[in-house]
Amino acid sequence: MTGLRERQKADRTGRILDAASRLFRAQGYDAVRIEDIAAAAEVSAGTCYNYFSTKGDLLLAIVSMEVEEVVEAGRALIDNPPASTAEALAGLIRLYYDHSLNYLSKEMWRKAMAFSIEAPGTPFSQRYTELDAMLSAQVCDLIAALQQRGLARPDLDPQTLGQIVFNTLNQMFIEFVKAEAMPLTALHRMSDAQTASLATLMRV
Amino acid sequence: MTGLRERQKADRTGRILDAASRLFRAQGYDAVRIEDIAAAAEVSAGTCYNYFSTKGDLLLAIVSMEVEEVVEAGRALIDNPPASTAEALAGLIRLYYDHSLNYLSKEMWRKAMAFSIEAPGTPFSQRYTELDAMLSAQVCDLIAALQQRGLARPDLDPQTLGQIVFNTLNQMFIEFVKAEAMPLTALHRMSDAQTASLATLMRV
DNA sequence: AAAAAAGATTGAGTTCGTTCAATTTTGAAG
DNA sequence: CTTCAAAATTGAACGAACTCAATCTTTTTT
Repeated sequence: MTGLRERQKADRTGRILDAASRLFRAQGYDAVRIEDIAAAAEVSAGTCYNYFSTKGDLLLAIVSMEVEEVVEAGRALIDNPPASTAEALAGLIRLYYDHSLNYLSKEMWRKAMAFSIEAPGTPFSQRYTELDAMLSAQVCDLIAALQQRGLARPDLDPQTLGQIVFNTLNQMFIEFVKAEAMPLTALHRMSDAQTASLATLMRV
Repeated sequence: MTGLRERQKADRTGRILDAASRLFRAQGYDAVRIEDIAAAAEVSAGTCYNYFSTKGDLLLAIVSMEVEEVVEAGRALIDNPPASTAEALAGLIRLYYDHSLNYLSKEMWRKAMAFSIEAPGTPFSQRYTELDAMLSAQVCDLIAALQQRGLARPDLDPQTLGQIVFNTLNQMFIEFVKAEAMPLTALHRMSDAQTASLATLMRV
């Protein structure tokens, strides 16, 4: 049976995350003060720090929830992958990219990525790094599956190749969020070109 | 003929950069206040902001000088590359990695990379991005040179492949600076493994 | 050479993330 | 039900990055 303390804790965590998520997206990460979040969540500023070690870590908690969703969606796609190598890879990558701006702004992504490099030891920074590793692993899994179906050169190490693909898509995503004016379609174009090259490389 | 004002400007810029560089490395980026840098450079805090838009941009100015050196060194190596594909690539990558901690600490790299993602529009953030592109171009050039000597599959686009190699080495470098305890030798090991795989992929 | 304009420096002031000692709330024991 | 300890909340205080109006220095003009 859950005690009052536990329930309140979960409730407050939720309120803080909700408030921060909404405010960050509406006003921008920098424009939102911890006090604003606290006020919207009906707690004090100090309490926010009881739940999240820094403002950056709070952001990463929000971003991590988003990435968790993407990992789930990716799992579904990998369980029955498209017929061709190029389609399968492109499909997975599109899935990642198209989710990215559902709940998060480019600014939020920039700040989140920056924070995860700058402060790799905080709880949600570690979580975020873990999730990144999961995405990378998914790409590896997909390539391994394609190999088993004879759709990719069997002499390539799926692990290595998967990491290469993931690094590439990750790097393009960074370029995308760094360029505020760049539309999602441009990211698709860049990605399709690179993916085509990589698919050629993988061809039996 | 250079006027007094110009000379003073150059002198102050140099003093600020020197002081910041020394202090960041000795005490850590976060531990150093702008006032400390100002005092060591014999100017006021306000003057620092006349020369560098933010503390992060000042750091990126310092890091950019380091990367400029690496670009120079890389140029020299590319002008007469080693005999084999694997040696050539590994040599260039080692050059990049081994320079990295000469004047900069891991913390400085983390902060610099973070800042360049977070604030891509500042003067030195743009400069840093440019320099990164130069490094990437060097890798592309090296691969193109190897191809011309018949040391790599001629059907591969050197541009694409170079970017892939650069992304990979960049990603490994990020992992390296994120892990404070990881020694340079471990980075070499990681890198050698990946490079070997990539060299296999490129083999004629 | 004096005066005016342009450019640079300064440091006190503002803002916001973060900390912490005091207080309040919750859960357990008697 | 009362008492006590543990846990959580609070908001005032602190520190550091950054701003800006006043001042000073260099250059240009007359």
